[in-house]
Amino acid sequence: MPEALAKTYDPLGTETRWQRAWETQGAFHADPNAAGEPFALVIPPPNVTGSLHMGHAFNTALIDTIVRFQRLRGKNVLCLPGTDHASIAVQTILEKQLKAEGTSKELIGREAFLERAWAWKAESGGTIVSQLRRLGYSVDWQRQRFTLDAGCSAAVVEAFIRLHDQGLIYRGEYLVNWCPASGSAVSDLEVEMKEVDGFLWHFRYPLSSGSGFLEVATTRPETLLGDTGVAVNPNDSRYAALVGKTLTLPLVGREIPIVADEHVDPAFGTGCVKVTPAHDPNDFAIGKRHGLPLITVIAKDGTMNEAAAEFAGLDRFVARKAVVAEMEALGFLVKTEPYVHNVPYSDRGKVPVEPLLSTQWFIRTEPLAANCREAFEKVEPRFVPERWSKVYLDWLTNIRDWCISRQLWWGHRIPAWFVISETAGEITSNTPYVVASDHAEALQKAELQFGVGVALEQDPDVLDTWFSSGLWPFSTLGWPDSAAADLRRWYPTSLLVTGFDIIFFWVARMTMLAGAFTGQMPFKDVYIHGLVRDEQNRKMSKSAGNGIDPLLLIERYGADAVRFALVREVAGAGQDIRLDYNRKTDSSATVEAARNFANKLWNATRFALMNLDAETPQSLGNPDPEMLQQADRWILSRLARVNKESAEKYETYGLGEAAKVLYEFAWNEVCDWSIELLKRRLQDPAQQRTARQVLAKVLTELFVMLHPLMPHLTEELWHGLTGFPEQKLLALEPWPALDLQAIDLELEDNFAEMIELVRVARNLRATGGMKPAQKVSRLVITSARPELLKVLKLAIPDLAVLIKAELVEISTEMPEMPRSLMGISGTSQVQLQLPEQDLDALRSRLEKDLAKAEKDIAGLASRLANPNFADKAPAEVVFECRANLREAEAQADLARKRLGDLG
RNA sequence: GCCCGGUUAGCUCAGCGGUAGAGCGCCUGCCUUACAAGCAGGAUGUCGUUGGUUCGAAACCGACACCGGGCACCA
Repeated sequence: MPEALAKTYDPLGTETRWQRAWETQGAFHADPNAAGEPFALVIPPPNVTGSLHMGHAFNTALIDTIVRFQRLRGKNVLCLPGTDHASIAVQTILEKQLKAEGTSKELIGREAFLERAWAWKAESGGTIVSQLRRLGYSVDWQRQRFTLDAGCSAAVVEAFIRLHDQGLIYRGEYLVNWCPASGSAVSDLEVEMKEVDGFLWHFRYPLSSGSGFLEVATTRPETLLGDTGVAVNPNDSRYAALVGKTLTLPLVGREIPIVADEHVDPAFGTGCVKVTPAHDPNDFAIGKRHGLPLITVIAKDGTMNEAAAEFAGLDRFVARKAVVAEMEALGFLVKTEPYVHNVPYSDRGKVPVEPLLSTQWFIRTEPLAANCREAFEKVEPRFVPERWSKVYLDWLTNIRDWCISRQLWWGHRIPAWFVISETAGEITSNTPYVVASDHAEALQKAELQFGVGVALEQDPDVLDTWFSSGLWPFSTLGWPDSAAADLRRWYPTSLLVTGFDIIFFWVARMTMLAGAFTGQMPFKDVYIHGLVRDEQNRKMSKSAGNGIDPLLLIERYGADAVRFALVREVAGAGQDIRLDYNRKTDSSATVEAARNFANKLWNATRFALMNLDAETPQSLGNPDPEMLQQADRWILSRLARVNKESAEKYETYGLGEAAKVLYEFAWNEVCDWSIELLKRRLQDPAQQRTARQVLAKVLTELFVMLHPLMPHLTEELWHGLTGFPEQKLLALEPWPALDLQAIDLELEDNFAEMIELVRVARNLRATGGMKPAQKVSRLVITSARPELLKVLKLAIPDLAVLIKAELVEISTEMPEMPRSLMGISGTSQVQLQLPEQDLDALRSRLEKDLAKAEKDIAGLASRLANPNFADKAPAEVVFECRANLREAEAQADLARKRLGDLG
């Protein structure tokens, strides 16, 4: 903390200074041999191409808050960072670059391409990591991992081999989601259905017998060329006689059978469906049931292939128009109707996916999902909020096999070698292969099986990035080496924190693979959070152009303010959060409020330093219980309760509530009341020491409790107060001991009432038109409650200051002060003598009180008038209601009497 | 079609059975020696609609409406 204290907190220098201190000291480097209960969390690895967006900032803020809390609680914490290699995204960027240079990956070759990829990763791959540092992430940077690093890659190979040996990975020719833009298969999850305005074309297919036509409808006329049948519902009497007959496919001339299949809805359209098994998943199923041939007419680049005859070479969408035109010309087009339907799009490529027959590698997911479902019965992992567990379970229950091969170069190359000597040097869907960890081992295996002299070629494809991400919680801890120290100490991990949007992509894949390889669920808890939305409730994303750059906000308000704002917004369970942002002024009211809070704490500390006179919390020590004043006992009671409450909230992922509890305590109790009440005593030599001790204790402990939310600021202020060297870190301090003895709920109640009375008195001053500096000549508070009277009497000197009164009296009897202002709070009355009399103010005040009292009386009386209420409501509720009614009546009487006195 | 959320003050959201809360914004007055990024005071709501349960509903149950999301998908 600088010597000359600025009036406002400047976060920028402070934050980077502490980030450097934490890192150079290796403060968050985890030691498997250290003491403490283990607490481990692996961060969701951001995409290596990425740069920080609000989603990352949000996820980071939540994780770091929890992790720092657990560290303060004495856990042996491992928080492990890293990035993933993002096959498709990176490859897309690189291919774009190559294209701009007039070349291509094929021209430069695989080796050169990968060199470029690594060079590119080295250059831009660190961006997001440095941005995460700027948030103050307390991760173990020494353990930073990358999905393509040696350890993770070895884990991938091992995982593939084991799954394959267990028969859980297979290779085969199936209809897959083909993305023509990236030239690769993608998984079901990478396909997004989009509503599209299209057409439904009705065509006539002539019966081979020449005795008429069947009418079919399609949204994809170009697939007509690959039709191998037409299906009708078996119970559809209209077509029953035709089943088994054949049609002559227009444009192609192929004879195709009419088959009966349950899938067909007789009520939709004409009840006849053209079947293109090689280009539609439903048709594929129908074709399989009826033994229809598969004819592929679209190539991998999205153009029509040679089987499309005259249409060969045309793009599939150009061919669509050409087919329609041709059909129309030949008189086969019945009609064209506008039609809104869902089209599968590739998430990455942003183009319609082409269902394509292709030989790929798959994971047989059902046995893996079964493990997860079994664990689910035992609430492993536990989802917070619980409702997401249903989403997770539903997916695992209706799971489909996972296509894991990608026709890309950047990624984990599939550890399978084809014995090409067995298939004339070609790789076909029937080429035998061996799975091995390297070429030498593959050769050994192959020679054993096929004899010496075999020719091998490794599968050119790579694995889905999520395959390696799925191993993340254990591959990063040393798996498959089961003796690895990190794995033994920290696996299974304690917690996963991620967004609901990747429950299937990532969470479920991790649980499936962990179940298979470690026999355990990879984490005990899964804390699912929402997405960050903009002020119009749109999901923030780069492509939508509505993202807010967290770094801009950090520069403007500080990382702590951004973190605090994000966490504070998250009180609702797993709900999306909305972050306001004014694009014109580049400002956010939410973050600004958090920045103001930081400044408030800064100034409270400034005040303390001005009054501690070079003393520190350590030199002052704990206050002598005998010396404590009631205001001290009050704030220490509050401190103890906030200690308990905030810890409970942090512990149960109620982070937004923890933030609110601490915010309100710090601002509304410590700053507004405790510090105000300490001011007088800090000047009084007899009470100074105790006052200093209380102030130092409250602030020091508050900073520890707030540290998970605002790590830099609290580190700075804590050092400012304690004077500890930079080598001693708040981040590694223990959470303050909970002093249950300090809790005094009765005092808290009475104190709260006293505060309320001060408010009433101040309100009277204001309604009486008093100037801020003017003093009240006489203030009388009357109450019938002895405990409250005791508290008030002890507080007379404070009340005089807080209300600016010359004379304060506390009494059980109401004195005659007919021309005074009177206010009521609970069972107490406040009377205040103004220096000058303002009868109008007096009257309007009394009228207001009377109206309020009468309203209360009406409500309470009607409740009590209901005989069922007294019978059925709990006794204490009825009792309270009666007491309130009596009070309200007394108040009304009093107000009426006073009004009468005024005339 | 199936499944989840949400609907409370101008805005963002707490509250989840005992007579409506916070922050921001707004109004009034204050540069009161920690803080104008502040202090003091104030105004503001048929708690989406509609039935029901209950002595009592913003809260529990049922319908409906609207907003958001996920899954599946019929050519």
